[in-house]
Amino acid sequence: MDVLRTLALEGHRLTKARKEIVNLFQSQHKPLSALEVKQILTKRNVHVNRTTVYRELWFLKEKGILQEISFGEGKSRFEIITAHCHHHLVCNNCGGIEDIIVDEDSLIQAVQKNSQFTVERHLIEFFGVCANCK
Amino acid sequence: MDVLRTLALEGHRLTKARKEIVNLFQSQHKPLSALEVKQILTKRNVHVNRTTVYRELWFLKEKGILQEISFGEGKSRFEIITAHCHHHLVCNNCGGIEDIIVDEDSLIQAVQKNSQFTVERHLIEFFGVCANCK
DNA sequence: CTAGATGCAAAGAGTTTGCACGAAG
DNA sequence: CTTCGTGCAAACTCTTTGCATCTAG
Repeated sequence: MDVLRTLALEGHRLTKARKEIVNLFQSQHKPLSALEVKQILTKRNVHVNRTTVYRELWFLKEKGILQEISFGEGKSRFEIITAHCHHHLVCNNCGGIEDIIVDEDSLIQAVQKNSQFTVERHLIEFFGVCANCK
Repeated sequence: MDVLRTLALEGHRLTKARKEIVNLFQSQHKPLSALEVKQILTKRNVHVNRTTVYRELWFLKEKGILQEISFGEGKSRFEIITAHCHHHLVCNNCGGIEDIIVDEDSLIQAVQKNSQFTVERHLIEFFGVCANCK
């Protein structure tokens, strides 16, 4: 379904910032930080306030459209939620990011079995050198 | 071997801050943020500057005594490096942290096989509800 | 119109840097 | 003594909040 249409039907306004940010994440399946979002929009001559970007990312996360992830850089990244849960390979050299599907279910099952712990959320990311940079 | 003795033999000074911080991480096998380290020391009447804590954590990391980890909170945590690589179960309710050994080698092998990517570092952490809080 | 969204300024965490002073060896 | 480590102040990044203003519907 169309994300923007759905939001409109729920009574949310389709402002310039909202439309541009949703478009950005839909066209570029890559985890972006708040300030990266702002920079990309600025390059496209869309001038949106820092605060607005943060609020919009929070809004889209609440709506289940974006998810927040972390590469341990001291800042949050966001990406559009896709049907299948995936993780990332981050190249230490060029900064490129590849998606990867990981069989994490068996891993989580094992963790829960060994620990009496109910896992609700997890963080799995890999850092190294990509094929191009080798 | 004794960490402090080793550092001394390498020509590093055994200052109050250094001794207290090494002791703290040796007695408490738990990931701590820089400011948590400072708070604990203050409670013990050891007054160390914020900057000194950051510099000491960086130093101990460079020395291979501590490792930096992230729970995606927007800040770094540090813990003493133990013989076996482990990960954590962080309770969303009580904030408690349990160590867990994960069979990540097979996971990393699979990732590398599927991607032409050489994995150098990874981030694997779990969040949920611990046995006590259930 | 009017609630929802925005911009601006300020503030708050976490972290780093430069520089002069202090203390371990 | 001399070099390594410390404290302090300032600055920097990322993020949040309050409030007045604007605008999509």
